[in-house]
Formats: sequence, structure tokens, C-alpha cells
Amino acid sequence: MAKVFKALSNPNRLELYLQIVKKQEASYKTSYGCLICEITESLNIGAPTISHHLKELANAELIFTERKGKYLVARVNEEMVNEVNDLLKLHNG
Amino acid sequence: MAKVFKALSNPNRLELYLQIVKKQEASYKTSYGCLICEITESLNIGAPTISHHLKELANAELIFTERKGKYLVARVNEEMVNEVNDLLKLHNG
DNA sequence: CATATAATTCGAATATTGTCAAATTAAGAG
DNA sequence: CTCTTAATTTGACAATATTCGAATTATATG
Repeated sequence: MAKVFKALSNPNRLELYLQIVKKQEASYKTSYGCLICEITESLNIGAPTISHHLKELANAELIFTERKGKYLVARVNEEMVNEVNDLLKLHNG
Repeated sequence: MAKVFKALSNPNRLELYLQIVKKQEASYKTSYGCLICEITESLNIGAPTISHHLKELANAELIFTERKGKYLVARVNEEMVNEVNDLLKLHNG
């Protein structure tokens, strides 16, 4: 589970993750997920670094990625996000 | 906020945090918090490293620490934990 | 005071990370 | 086939992180 937190521990990578969430939620009716090339400009890192970070998010099972022709589509793994939330939940008053 | 995730990204530090949560919840009636010396044995790292990790958790504002005579007491910052939970919450179906 | 326990500081070694530039692959469009 | 855009791979480098041993400080107790 530390792997998930590590995946979110870098500011640029966290931003990348949050953009994916945002894009996916914005298109939840069609459930297209997030086209990576649509968010690359809003991040201040180069394409190789984005590719590298995406792999880390996927390796932590926070997202799934799938190639759609020329494009890469990312989707959030909601189960994993729920697991993280459960771990952090506090049980007292 | 990435700082919080970084604080939890190291396996030993995450374990340390979870032990603090557990100890605190176990004694929530008295709200003593967690005596650090009571959990050092269950972690497979030395005292200097624990001291260092505690500082990182405190720096990320995940915990508060307070000296009680010879001992150090740690308490979870519930507000911060709630903020993290809010950030990770998903808003679709 | 002398001793013991809890915790911190310091310095160093080793490992991991984040990032980029350059080259490469993947795939579609003309 | 050629060109363009999207993404990946490789190799490298600087910056950070993790951990420990040794020494030190803080505090309580006999």
C-alpha cells in the first residue's frame, strides 16, 4: 500500500493523477476515460517524464491504461482508491 | 498535499503511522495518544530512524508530537487525514 | 551524583528518484 | 511512401531519501 502513496508523493505525478480523475469525471457519461495528449500541455514536464509517471501510477494500480489507436487512454482504478480511503479512515470520536 | 503522500510512501514510515493510529484508537477513552517507546520494538528500524521518520510525519502535519517528561507522545492530526480523504474521494458512479 | 532509559543529532554510505535529450516506435493522414 | 503527432525507450545526471553507528542530550530514579 506504501506503493500507492509513493505514486502520489511527487507533485507532478499527483497533478497528473488528479487531471486524469478530473477528465474522467468530466466525461463519465461516455466513460471515455482520459486522453493523455489532452493533459500534457497543462503539466510542466516533458513527454518522457509523463510516460514514466504514468507507468508508476499504473504499477501502483491507481490507474489502468489502454491504447486507442494513436492515443493513450487512462482510467482510474476506483477499487484501489477505495482501499486507500479505507486505510486512512479513522475509527474514533 | 504531495508532502502528505510522501510521508506515507515509505513502508516503515507508513507502518509507524499506522501503529500510532492504532495505539491512539486503543486508548481513545483517555486520549493519551501514542507513547513512542511502546511501538519501537515492533518496527524493524533503529531509534535514530524512527526519530527521523516522526519528524517527517510531523512536518507533513499528519501527526503532532509532544514531550511528556522522558517520553514522546504522538497524536494523529485528524483534520489533515480528512483533507486527504476528501482529495481522494471520487465523484461519479 | 551515578546510572539507566528515551530520544535526538551528526555524519556518512548506499540506494532511489525525477528529469531531460536524443533516438525510436506506433499509428493515422495525405 | 512520406510526414506528422503520440508515446516510449534508453542512458545519463543531479538531487533526495533511507538507514545506521557513534556520540549526545533529556529526564527520571536509586
